[in-house]
Amino acid sequence: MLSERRLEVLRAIVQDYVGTEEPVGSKALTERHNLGVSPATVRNDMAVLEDEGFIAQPHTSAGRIPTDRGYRLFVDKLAGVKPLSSPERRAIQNFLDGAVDLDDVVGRTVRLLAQLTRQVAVVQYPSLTRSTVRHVELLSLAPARLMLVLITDTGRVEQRMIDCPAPFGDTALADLRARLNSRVVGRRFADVPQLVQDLPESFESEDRATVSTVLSVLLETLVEETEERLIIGGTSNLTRFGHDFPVMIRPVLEALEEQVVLLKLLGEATDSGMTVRIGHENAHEGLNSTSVVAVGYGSGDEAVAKLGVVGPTRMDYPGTMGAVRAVARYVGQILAES
Amino acid sequence: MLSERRLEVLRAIVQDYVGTEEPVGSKALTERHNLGVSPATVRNDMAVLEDEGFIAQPHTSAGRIPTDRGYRLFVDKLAGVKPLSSPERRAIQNFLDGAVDLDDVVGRTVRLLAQLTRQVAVVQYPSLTRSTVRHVELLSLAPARLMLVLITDTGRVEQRMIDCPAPFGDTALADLRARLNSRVVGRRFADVPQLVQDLPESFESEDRATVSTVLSVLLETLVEETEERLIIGGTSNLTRFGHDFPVMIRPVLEALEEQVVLLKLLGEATDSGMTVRIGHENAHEGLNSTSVVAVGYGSGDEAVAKLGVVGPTRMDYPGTMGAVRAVARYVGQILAES
DNA sequence: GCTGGCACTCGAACGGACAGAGTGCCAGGC
DNA sequence: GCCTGGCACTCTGTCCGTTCGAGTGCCAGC
Repeated sequence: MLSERRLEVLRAIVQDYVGTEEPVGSKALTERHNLGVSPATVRNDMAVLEDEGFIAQPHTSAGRIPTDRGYRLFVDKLAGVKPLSSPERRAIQNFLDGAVDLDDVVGRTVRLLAQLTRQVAVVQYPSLTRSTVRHVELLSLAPARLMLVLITDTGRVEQRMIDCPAPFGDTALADLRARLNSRVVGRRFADVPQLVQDLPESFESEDRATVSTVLSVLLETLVEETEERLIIGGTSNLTRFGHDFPVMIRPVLEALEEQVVLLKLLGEATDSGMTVRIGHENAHEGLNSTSVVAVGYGSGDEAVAKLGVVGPTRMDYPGTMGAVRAVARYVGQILAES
Repeated sequence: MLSERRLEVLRAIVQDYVGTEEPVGSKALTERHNLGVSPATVRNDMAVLEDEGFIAQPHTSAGRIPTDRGYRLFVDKLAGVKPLSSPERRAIQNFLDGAVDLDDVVGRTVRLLAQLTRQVAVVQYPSLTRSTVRHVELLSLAPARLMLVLITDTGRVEQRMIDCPAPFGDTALADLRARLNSRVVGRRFADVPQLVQDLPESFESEDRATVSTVLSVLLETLVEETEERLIIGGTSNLTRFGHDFPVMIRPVLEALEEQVVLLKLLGEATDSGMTVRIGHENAHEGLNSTSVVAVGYGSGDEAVAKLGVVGPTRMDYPGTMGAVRAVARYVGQILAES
């Protein structure tokens, strides 16, 4: 185990490097931090830290920079989560309170997060599978053409066109609409399939095929939309990446364009609490030089989706974590209210 | 007026520069193009073209690069629109045909366009103001709480919550729904306000306030959503910007994040035909080193929205214009079918 | 176990020399 | 009048050697 002072040295290195973006040397360290020892001692400590893999030298006779492992230790043991200042909190609340619908909430959230952390923000739409049904609507657009509209408790709306195998009378339509709603409203999406299973049986034989079609489209919508949707923002913050940004930026932009990659990224985050993935801990290669800070949010006590930021491994972890946590909390409140 | 050969020289310069991304000199030009004259002659022509402002030298004794004005002349007079190859056309059709709903169409379009042009693609959602109403639905969520769902002919769905001033009976609701639909279905959004103006009068006095509320929310939705929505894709193609990309990329990313800027950008494009804005022709400063190729698309003969790409002024104009036009055409077809 | 001292290493910055690409201009030819 | 070959000139990019400074590792001494 590393001694107390060595950990202190590591913390100082991380802090300085995050601030200056330059390898930090022993002399500079003792000048800026009150370590109470001389540069030579710090050098010895650094040698140990390097042996253990927490810091590295870009080349001989340069200062040290933290490795992914170093950041990991820093995040786990040395750094707390920095709470936001109260003006910041107020600003968040004001900004989010102005939202008019779900799209707006998500849109504002992503902008807010990007601005607050000065990094790339990723916000996942509230998941359907964990949501409950607020309403199912069936509209007749043409004799054999229906539209299915699905409204969730988080305010999300999904719609699908349905081509019916046979014309479907208005009475039957009203009937189906009523029965469908009485069965599924207030229920979780995951429970819907078994709740509607026997519905076709109670209809006239001529309508059964149509009812089945409608149900299958409904179930399909649930499944398809489990491929969650998300939005990102603040990509211009990628230019803050540092001097080597031209080479790092391309794979990151590419990764950010693939929703699949991002969803996986957020998906990897544990359900409760905040997850920080540092550098190579990210499965996707393009993101090997980035860190991801993600957390779940939800209207109640349970998370319905996740949000987070992507930035250089050299980031202000306490501040970023604080911002992410605070934003998630407020978004949860907003969702609970609406 | 410039002689035929000088125009030919300009065309050659543009083509070479777009290909190599390096200033092109007189010798290289005569070697790669069959101009039928010697480098010395080309040099004289270049001097004239430079006087006229069509090309410029980054510094003495370097080759020439086209100016914005040079590209303008090239686009207007020297270049056609390059049609896509038939495999490309088939690929577009196949890719777009797989779309399941409007979101999917727009999403696929933006990816397709980005991939095809290897530039940043921008696609605007079909505008509400020019669309027609397919259906208006009113749902009762609670005694004094309604949900308004608006479905357009392009498949777009908007929903709003409505808090009623007084409880609203099911009969009145059905009545309002029926009357509303009989008046506005098939009509353009712009015409809706006057079509529903006198609706409250025909209701019982106790319901009038609620009806008015519903109508005002409906009209509000139309107005609010005139702030169009759009999505972008292919930002990783910005890395293709060239050697000076680190300095150019930030303002571009910033501009791309501001929907307002982008909407204005597309809005500036003329309604019919393709619009090309080159470098400083773009009002927004951050986009002074980019060109924008935009075109309207729609389900019928009239454009309901626009799409386009943003790339370096040094782009393959004929190819880009061809791709943009082709994609717009196919998207129009898809929308017309659905 | 800490400290000061010392030799060593390596990258960044600077400057001069050089090659190459490209130009402008001029005199001559069709 | 226009095109052409030739020539001198002017840049830039690059290579190379030097210097400077920051930072290290190690060692002997406290």
